[in-house]
Amino acid sequence: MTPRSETRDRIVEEAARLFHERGYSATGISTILDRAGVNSGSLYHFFPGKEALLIGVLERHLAQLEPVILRPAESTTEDPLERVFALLEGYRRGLLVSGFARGCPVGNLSLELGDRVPRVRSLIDEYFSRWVTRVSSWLAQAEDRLPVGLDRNGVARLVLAVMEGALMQARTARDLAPYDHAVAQLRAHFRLLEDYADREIAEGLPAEEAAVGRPESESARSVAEAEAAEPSGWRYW
Amino acid sequence: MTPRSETRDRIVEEAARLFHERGYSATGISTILDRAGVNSGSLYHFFPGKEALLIGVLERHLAQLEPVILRPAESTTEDPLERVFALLEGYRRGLLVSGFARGCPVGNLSLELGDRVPRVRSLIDEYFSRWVTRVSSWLAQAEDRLPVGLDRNGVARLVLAVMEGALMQARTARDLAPYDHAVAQLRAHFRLLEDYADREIAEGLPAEEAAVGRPESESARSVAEAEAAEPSGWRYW
Amino acid sequence: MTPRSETRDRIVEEAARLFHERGYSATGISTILDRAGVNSGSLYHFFPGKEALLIGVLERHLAQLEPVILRPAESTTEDPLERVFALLEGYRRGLLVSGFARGCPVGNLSLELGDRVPRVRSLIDEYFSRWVTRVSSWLAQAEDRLPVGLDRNGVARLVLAVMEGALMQARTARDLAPYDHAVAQLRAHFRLLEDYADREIAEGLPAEEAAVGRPESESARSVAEAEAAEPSGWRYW
Amino acid sequence: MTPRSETRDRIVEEAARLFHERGYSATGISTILDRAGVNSGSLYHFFPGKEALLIGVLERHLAQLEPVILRPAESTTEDPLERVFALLEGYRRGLLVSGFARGCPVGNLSLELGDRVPRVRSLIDEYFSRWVTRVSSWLAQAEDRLPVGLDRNGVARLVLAVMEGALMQARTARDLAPYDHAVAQLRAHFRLLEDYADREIAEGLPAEEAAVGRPESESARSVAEAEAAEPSGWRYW
DNA sequence: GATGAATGAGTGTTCATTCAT
DNA sequence: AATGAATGAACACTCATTCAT
Repeated sequence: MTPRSETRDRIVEEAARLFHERGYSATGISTILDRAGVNSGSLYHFFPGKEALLIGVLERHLAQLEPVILRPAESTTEDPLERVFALLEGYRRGLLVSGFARGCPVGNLSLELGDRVPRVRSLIDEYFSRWVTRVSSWLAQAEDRLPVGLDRNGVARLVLAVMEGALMQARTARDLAPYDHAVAQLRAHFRLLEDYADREIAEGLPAEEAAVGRPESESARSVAEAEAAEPSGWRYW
Repeated sequence: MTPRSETRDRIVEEAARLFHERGYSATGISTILDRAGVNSGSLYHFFPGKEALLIGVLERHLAQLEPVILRPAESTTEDPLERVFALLEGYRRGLLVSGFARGCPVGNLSLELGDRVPRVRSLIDEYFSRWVTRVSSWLAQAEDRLPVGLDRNGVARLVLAVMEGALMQARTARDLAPYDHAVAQLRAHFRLLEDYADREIAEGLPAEEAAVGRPESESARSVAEAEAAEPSGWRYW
Repeated sequence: MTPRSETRDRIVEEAARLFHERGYSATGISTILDRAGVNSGSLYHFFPGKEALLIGVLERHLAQLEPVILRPAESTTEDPLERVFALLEGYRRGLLVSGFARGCPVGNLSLELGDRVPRVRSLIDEYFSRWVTRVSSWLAQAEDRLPVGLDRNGVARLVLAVMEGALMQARTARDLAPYDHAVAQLRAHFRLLEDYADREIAEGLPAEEAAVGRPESESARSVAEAEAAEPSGWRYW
Repeated sequence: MTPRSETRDRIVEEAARLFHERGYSATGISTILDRAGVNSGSLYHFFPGKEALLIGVLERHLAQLEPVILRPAESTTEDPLERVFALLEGYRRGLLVSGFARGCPVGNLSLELGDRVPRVRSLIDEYFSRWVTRVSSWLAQAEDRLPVGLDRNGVARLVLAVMEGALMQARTARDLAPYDHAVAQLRAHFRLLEDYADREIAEGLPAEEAAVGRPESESARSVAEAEAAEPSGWRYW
């Protein structure tokens, strides 16, 4: 279905690197071509245009999510909660070895391209979804160490948010400290959740409060009506 | 120092909007000119080039941080911890009213421009620093409700990370749910911190563990040597 | 309304010459630019694109039709019918002096571009209409020498057709003979019409047959139904 | 001499269609390839280049002139003069069924390519010559109904000119009326010629005037000297 | 005879910028 | 301060063509 060739792979690989480091708009086709050692017509043999190349790049990121990002984190430790932090450590190292040039490639493209190209948006969305789903599955594996009824998907969304938002700060600061501090706070949160779960059992904390950290009401927060809504404050649990 | 004029302001304002929605590279000078109803010579009268205009835009964002972002959140409530969530609610509304087109203008530029232009990097860095400092000051106002020795700056970095990372997800998903879930988890974290502080007093929790959520050792994590370091795992507190 | 400048005029003039001699598609923007001694950006200051330049060229042809094509033919002679042949002589000379490179600029573009670009089509259509209208007005001036009820517009359409079709043949043959022969036959037709008119008066030729050379029935020849129609043959008058 | 194959035929056929509808320059090789369901290597197996393909297309038109254009007109009627109008009716129908997209394929190419490629020019010239020769032969068959000494070749050139020039007008107008009017005038001319022939016999019209509709003097009109010549006026017959 | 990847000059167009008025 | 014409390098992309398999 998707045509394969060594040339095509080289193009996608260089495009991925450049889109990551410089952004999509700031990367010229000719630069990609130079780096890949390919000449202009060849790119258009494989891709109808730059946008299609971007889609090829995102498909590559999607294909590499499992083997390059998730599995290595998983194989670092048996402890499912530690896998979360192994994952975050991986991004930290990426920042470090690239001299703060690379963060999360998909995160960067996400903000640059927003929701302008539907296929691009949906690929990024799927990337994030798979990432979150996997983190969520680790949380499920540690189910008995976490509060009953914990919004595991919400926690996974939080982890992704912290990773993306903390990488952004570290890159701008050219200093890992903001990343490390934010991740340390996330770890504190995990520890507090574990403590809470301990006391749930030991002290019989109320069951009905167990839906830890869910938004107040999803339906009440629909896009349509929320525009008029006042910031109503958020219940704790 | 900075020359003022109505024309200059119009240029900066339109550039800010366009850089936010489309990104810096993807925004052409001519588009800015059209929108501002100004012609090219005028722009170059005020700014030596596009990069200087970007700097003007970032200076504007910096100038507006206090009156447009922080003060409104602050005036929403007297409760300092609620101010954090009022701030996050502000960004949520921005996403909503723009149909997911706008998130945090500085966050977007941060990822796109990375650390390529020093002056740009330092302005973004200052923007984040001021944001974090203010949130940190709110935490200080709630000092007695939070754990002794809490890394308030780290918590503020976490809040900023969650905001940026959760906006990214919501924009990509074209759905506020990821944002709401991540923010709800952040609120859970705050509530757990408050609980911990309560029990610190009531139960005499150990003082030396009070440096809640700090990275193991900052100096040990310097850019230079960390490159070789193994992910050593993170202590909780 | 239409911006004017010497540069713009030079561009249009060179484009007109090149479109005429080589055709629209075969003429590269860069060739026009070279000839006009202008550089690429300048063209786009005046025209949004190549197609708009073509429209500018056609507007120029339209503006020149009267002073360059029609008036000179008219001032050659007082005899209205001779003006028709003076007009045809003008095209003949154009072919000759250009070594068969140029025929009718608008005719060439007409066939090349067909009806693909509406604005182009309508400008060409107007060009032909004005040409035909003027020739028709000369026929009206010679009203008493021509048959009563002559389809003057039809005769003018015939003259235009002969001019265009005969130029085509002469250009291909690199020989004026086909043009001269076709024009001589057209002159024969005119002489026969004058003879007929003479005899109409002298011999009282029937009035009701006077609608000389009209298509059988216009309504019967509408696009919709004609598709199915058999070649039914044409009545004479 | 010319290699034959089904693939080659498909290429030529699609190229013919596309050159006719879009023109030679505006038709890309890749479009032809797509339509013919063939890939680039195959085309270059049969033709050394695009120009050779054009020549193949013109050879095809030449080969089809007899069976597709002339013979059908001929078989419509026994009356030789009616055959002329049957021929013109054929082009009319082509315009109609294609929604004004197609006129005379060779006429279009003639104007676009002019006299730039010698082999192309000579093929088009031959196409026109054969067309004219055949029409001229029909006129010869009706010799006794036409004036003595009629320039039959000139009349045939006129017929071709009217066809090409009237198609051009109809296509531009997206209306058959200009074509119908011009053809009706041509029919009027034929009827007048027949009338003249009648009277030649009955009334003994002067023999020396019989060279109906010839250019004044062919030698005097040679390309070389004509450039300087004044429009000297044209004798009638 | 067919395939489709590769070539690189050329296309029309946009870019940020300059400058005379 | 403002105008808008001019500049020319760079952009994404298409072209006709070649060639190894």
